[in-house]
Amino acid sequence: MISLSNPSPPGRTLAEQVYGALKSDILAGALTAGSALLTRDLLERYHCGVSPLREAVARLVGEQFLEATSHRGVRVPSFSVNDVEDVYRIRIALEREALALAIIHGDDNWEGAILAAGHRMEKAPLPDRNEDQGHAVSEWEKRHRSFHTSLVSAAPSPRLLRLINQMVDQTERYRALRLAGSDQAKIGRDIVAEHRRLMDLVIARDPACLELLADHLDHTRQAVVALIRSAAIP
Amino acid sequence: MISLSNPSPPGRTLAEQVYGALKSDILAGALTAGSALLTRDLLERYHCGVSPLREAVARLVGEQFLEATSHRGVRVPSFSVNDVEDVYRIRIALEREALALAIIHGDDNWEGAILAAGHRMEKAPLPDRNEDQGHAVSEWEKRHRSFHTSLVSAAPSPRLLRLINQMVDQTERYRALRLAGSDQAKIGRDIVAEHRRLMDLVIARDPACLELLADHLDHTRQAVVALIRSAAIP
DNA sequence: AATTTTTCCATTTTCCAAAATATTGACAGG
DNA sequence: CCTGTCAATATTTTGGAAAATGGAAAAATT
Repeated sequence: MISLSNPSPPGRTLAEQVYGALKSDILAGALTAGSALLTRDLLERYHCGVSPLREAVARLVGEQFLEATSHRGVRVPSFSVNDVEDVYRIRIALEREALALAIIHGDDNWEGAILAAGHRMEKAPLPDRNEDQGHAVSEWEKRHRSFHTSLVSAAPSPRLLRLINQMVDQTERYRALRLAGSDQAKIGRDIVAEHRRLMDLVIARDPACLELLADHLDHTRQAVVALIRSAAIP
Repeated sequence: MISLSNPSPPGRTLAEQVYGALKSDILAGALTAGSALLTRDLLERYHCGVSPLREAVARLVGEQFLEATSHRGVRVPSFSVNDVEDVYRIRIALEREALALAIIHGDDNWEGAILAAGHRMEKAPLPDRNEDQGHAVSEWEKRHRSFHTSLVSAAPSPRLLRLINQMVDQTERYRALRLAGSDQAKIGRDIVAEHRRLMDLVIARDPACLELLADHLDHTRQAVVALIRSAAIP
């Protein structure tokens, strides 16, 4: 067993497996934000030698999922309002660009994929109460993410799509927070209607969809920021 | 001696030094694009053991300056028109966002830095003929880059600025090509006037500067694309 | 002759122990 | 009582040797 929060991320070399497992753990919040990671704990946790671990860590540093200081190990970046705003700002700029490309280049398959993803999202509704519905919420999040991915998937820009994915992953780190306060987050927003309208505009290739997407993401940003503030994260 | 095209990049650990040296060599084109890198050549070249090399490579993979395939080593990504367009697209979206933030948050120091950078750029003019003026061109490029950096430097978004830097580095790889054809690139463009106008609009906090910057970068993109096409790069 | 299987070799990947560097706590001097 | 120095300890970093892997040549089978 390699990962503690993911069954078994496929990857040929050990270093890749550890990379995947460590990344999952960071995104899932299994490694508390702001904490320093001791090498020997990680060695124990991922059951490997120093080389694969070090390689995995170095790669995550390159992708900003970890912060490194010479001779002082690595830390999981801590949460902050500024950081959330930073990430969402980038995400909005990039997704808008990608969506603009997608509505130019998208074909029938793309439209089909969007409809399918939208449908799957509506079929896994966000539970009204967030009591012990952790699984349901997580399923919804997964489908929600794949809906957004489908929107921009037709953009012929691998780098752009990769960067967007990276930013989405960054926001993923705040998921625990989002889940804790999903009730408030929904206040004043009809999520389903919002997405359906977005979907319609996109498929109609209406340029207004760019603004709508930007607004949609900005609302999410505001919700997350509000949550951090209320959760009193340093 | 660690680096082959850079004197001695400061860095505490060996891995960091190798990282810097390898990155420099990639950006400077010392490692031909598209070529596979043999581990033992790199070991020889950077005069270090496998561990620091491996770590440096892993980090560069995370930043997309190298492509890795399991058990088949790493390659320097090859040049392509699509890639240039991809990178510039991202760069434009991000720099526009950053400049918008900068003209909101910029203070007097920021304005001063822009004026200084603009002045330095004008004092190191691009030579008319690109005969053996390699050094002069490279000095101009350095100052040109620092001018553009100064424009967005006031944006309070570390992630955004880092990403922009990364994209500029990516375009840096095509520098050899740009130099080879700098004559053509200048045709029909008054670079000095273009930059001065940009500078004036930015300092006046005129929102029109966003469009101008985007156009400016787009022209550069077109010039680079034309060069690649004429250089018949696969 | 074509196709599959086997063997060998170059290369990457991994482990491990030694070296380098930070951090902690104690202790002497101001 | 505070401050700075020095040793002891903990942690990270590095080099080299061993293991694993993929690809290509050689052998064997159809």
